[in-house]
Amino acid sequence: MVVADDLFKALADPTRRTILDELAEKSGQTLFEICSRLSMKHQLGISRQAVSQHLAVLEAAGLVETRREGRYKFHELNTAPLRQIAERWLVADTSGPEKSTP
Amino acid sequence: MVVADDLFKALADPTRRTILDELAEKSGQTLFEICSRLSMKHQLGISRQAVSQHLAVLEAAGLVETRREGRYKFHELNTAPLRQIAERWLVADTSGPEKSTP
DNA sequence: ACAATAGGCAACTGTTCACTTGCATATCAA
DNA sequence: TTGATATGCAAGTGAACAGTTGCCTATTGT
Repeated sequence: MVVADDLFKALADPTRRTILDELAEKSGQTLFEICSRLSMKHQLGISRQAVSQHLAVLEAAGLVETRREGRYKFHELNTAPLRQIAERWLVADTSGPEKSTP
Repeated sequence: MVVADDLFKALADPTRRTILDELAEKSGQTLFEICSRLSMKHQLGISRQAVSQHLAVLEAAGLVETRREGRYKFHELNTAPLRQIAERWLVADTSGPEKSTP
């Protein structure tokens, strides 16, 4: 399991979450394709290097997996790490706030 | 819906996640009770003010709700905002466990 | 009233983070 | 090979963030 810290830190940035949205919509995009979509669809004026760094963070968190083909590197979304978020707090939720006095 | 940015930023800090764990285990704790548990159970040498600021961030994200009684302020966990995380990216994914919540 | 308890506000500090800039590497087409 | 494409690495900058420190307000018990 990828460390929880990497996962939550990766999700903390809005640009990275938009990248995840893009990869959810179309899997297997290259770095340049993601750059294009961010600037076209989302009006994000951001450099290629910045996107590359974001993808590295997402990959370290296990949210993005890559495969290399020649000079192209394709990126795919992996939602598996997201499940531990729900499992951490939603399971123990008995939904009844109990009253306590110190 | 609480802005997604507040939610993910709130979850980005390990101390705040530990506070959520504590509130999941025992609901309705006061600031001082949370401080005690963080230092006792988790060996977190952290000031009361720091915990107070963390709680404010968690409350802004909708993850913690508070009620005041005299000089006490009780904190309760609210896991509802966490569901939008799953709903954002896990919707098209069929490989995981079914969600049983209505 | 007085002191102790529970919490709040604001300024300051050191660190982390996102982004840029510049250069380098690797693959492919002519 | 030459040039164009696609990506990688690393140092530097400005802003955001976590935590501390100091002081203040409100409530409660004696």
